[in-house]
Amino acid sequence: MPTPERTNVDAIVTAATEILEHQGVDALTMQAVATAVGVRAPSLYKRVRSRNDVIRLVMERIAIDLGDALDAAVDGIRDPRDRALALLRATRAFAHARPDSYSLLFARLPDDALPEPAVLAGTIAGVLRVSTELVGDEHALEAARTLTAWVHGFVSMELADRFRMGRDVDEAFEYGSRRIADALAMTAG
Amino acid sequence: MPTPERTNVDAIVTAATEILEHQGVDALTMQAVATAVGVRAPSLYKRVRSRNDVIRLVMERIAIDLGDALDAAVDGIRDPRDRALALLRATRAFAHARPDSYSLLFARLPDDALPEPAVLAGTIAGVLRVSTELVGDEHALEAARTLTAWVHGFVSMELADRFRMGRDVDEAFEYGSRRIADALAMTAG
DNA sequence: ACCTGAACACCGTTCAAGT
DNA sequence: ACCTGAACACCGTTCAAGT
Repeated sequence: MPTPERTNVDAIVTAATEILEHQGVDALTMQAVATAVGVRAPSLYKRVRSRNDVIRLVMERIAIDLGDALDAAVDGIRDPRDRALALLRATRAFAHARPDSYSLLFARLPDDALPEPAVLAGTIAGVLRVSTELVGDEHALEAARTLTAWVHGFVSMELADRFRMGRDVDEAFEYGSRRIADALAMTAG
Repeated sequence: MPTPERTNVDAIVTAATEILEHQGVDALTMQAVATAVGVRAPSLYKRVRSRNDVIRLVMERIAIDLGDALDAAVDGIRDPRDRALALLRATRAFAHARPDSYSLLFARLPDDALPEPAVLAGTIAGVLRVSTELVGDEHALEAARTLTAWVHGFVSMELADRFRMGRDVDEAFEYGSRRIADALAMTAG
């Protein structure tokens, strides 16, 4: 006689995301997830292939959340330079609010822990759009990469607390962001 | 009667660095290091406090290597803008040559796995020097952070293979690097 | 059809016992 | 003084056995 399902993939991903954000990626074990959803660890393998599979599903959810945050950040702003700055600030705000999630999004992981490329493409669609407005079609991709690399580099150094930042970190971020946005905007003409 | 020492900290760090670079950070286990230096895992604890301690020592060695590579890269170049570009390219070359070492240098790690701040300060001393030449004293720190964040962001996205880069990655790097160096140089006047 | 305990092959780390 | 086997508390994962 079939026993009723006591959990499902959605509950697993939700529990895993919460563990990641409250206790860090090392605490994201199959046993911790199992306990959170009310089963034993082996039962999880009826829903997911492996721990890397859980990480993949969590990453996809985070990527969508970041994409939504970026879209919301530029909504209502007209000037392309201001829209670019809004993207940069929103990325940094997301990283501060959910540091472990943000870090996972850019961590070096085995292939079977990586999301569908389409999901990640959706996340940066907005960045590519704003980059096109800023520098035109020809160099839109390079500009998008410049913006993304800059903000990711800054934020990841902040999160890792490496090369200790002084006190005026916000100012350093604005300084670099404005300079980069200006440099890109100038190439449009 | 005292038994002779069969290993030492230096051999441990060398073995650990080689495992890191050939097999990745997950393969850097106490057992693997112990086997490589010819003892059993528990013996390592006579030389190091913990696995995090091994990681800290490995990171310090990597940080010094990167600092040396950066110093060598600007040697003989006069123009501050060219010196800045040389630093950026040398950082990227180091990351390509030793991807697992480079990634470790910027990974989020527990405090007891982090090097002495002085070691990391030494690594970026050259960047700060070039930044001062480029933008003057007042904004040298912000400029150094801009350069460092840009190159680290670009390289870490390359290494993580996230947001798949197209084929002209080299061109995108040069595009962004030149634009950023120019933008910084302009603020000097 | 789903869930579980037991098991396997690993981890990092501690410690009493050996030399 | 150093090294080791054994042990402890964990991992991820598999699988036969239960319902």
